[in-house]
Amino acid sequence: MKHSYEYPRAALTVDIVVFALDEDDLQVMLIQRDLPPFEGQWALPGGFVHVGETLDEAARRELAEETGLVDIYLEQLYTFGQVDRDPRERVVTVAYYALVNLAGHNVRASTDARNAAWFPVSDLPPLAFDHPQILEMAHERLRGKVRYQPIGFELLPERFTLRQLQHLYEVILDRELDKRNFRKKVLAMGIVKETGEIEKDVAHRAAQLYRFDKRTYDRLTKQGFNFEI
Amino acid sequence: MKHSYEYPRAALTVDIVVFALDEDDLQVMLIQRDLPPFEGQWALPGGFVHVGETLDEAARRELAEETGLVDIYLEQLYTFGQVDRDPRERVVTVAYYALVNLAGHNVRASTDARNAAWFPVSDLPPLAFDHPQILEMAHERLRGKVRYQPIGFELLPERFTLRQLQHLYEVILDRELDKRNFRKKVLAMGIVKETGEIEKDVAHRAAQLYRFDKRTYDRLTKQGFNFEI
DNA sequence: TTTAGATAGTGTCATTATTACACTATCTTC
DNA sequence: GAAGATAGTGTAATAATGACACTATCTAAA
Repeated sequence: MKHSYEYPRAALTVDIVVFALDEDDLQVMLIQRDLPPFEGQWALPGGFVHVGETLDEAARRELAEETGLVDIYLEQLYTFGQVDRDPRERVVTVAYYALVNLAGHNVRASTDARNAAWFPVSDLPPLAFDHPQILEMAHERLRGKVRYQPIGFELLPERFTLRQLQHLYEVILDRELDKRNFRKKVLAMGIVKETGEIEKDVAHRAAQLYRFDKRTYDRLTKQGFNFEI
Repeated sequence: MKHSYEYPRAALTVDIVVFALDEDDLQVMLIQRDLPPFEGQWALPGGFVHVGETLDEAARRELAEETGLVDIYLEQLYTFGQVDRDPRERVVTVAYYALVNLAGHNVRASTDARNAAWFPVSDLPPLAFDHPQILEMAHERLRGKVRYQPIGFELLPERFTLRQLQHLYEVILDRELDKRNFRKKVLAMGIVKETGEIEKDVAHRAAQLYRFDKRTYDRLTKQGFNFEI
């Protein structure tokens, strides 16, 4: 108890909504709390912001500590400041969302005696604090943003089939897309390139593998091109 | 010096970018600082978040205290947490932006010995702290959002001409729009209604006055309608 | 009172984008 | 070699966008 201030101060935390995609669902990573309040309940990964680090740094540090995830897509979402959102004291949290491809990262299932697990967004357990609200806003932001920014690729491996890409949009936007129109549109944009490789170990005709070409995307964007699915 | 904590804590503030529209320009309200640091320089209105109020409440309170503006459109923008953004100590600020119609509100020119004034966004004075960055992000957000949400109406009086509405979009989007296509599009949406009244005291043929019909907008939105200019 | 100046208000056509829709090809497994 | 699964492809109707110019009405100044 050594740090004193003239006026009371809120504690400042970060919380991160980590999205990933499996065969069927959009998934979110949750952590089982090992301390009160809400002991034993599931919650978003997160923790206190240190006084010497930026908010982004705090989010990345907590993510690494609690889930082992590093170098992933991370973006600030919204800051939640309801007065009673934490029963102990005033805590303001800066929420982030992150996108990760399941194949490319080793996610620690458990760290610091905490239990981490993926849940489909359509079937979540009860969550601590105002985390349902945070998660809902993150989901909405993802749905909105994925159509206008090429962030969906963050949820796929570096090389992916057009079927995987279409599936991603179908899951996130929650509607079916026409295969021919989708392929026409994506290829016409010119920002995914064939790698020359094909799928392996599938029980059907193997598809071409594509990659997102960020250089071309950046060049076109400078010329006024607007990504849209 | 009575409030003590185990770990050092950042101070938490709100800052607000208030936009308004005059004949020619998008304007921003700034306040001349009367205390160090940056004494005498212009800055965004804002101040410390009290421990018993939400972030939105803090933003509205500061806005009322410093500019006299009440009951205006206000939305959270982003939270800025660079470690050295305030030379005194660690200060994290939750930035908001607000939209106001100049005709409908009395803006105090001066309060608390502070000097408040409007500046065109295209010709700003040097600003304190990281306020240039905050203002830039607010401007970008406004440009992006105005096309997909009917927030532009917040910058106009309740009754407005289609010319005023078009002018608003031309100023914010910084490009000319075709008069006939603009009117066609806006009227086809069905969310602005004729009031039956016409402009007064103009040195030319008087235009119809319209109003934004929020009820119709809400109804259409529920049915899947998407506003877009 | 006439005229100049300013803005209101209106429709069409060409171009582009979107949508709906079905079959053959290729590979694996049984 | 047949069944099952997904890859990969084109066209035509419909809808949305964008370019474009004139007459009408009002005020103010000559």
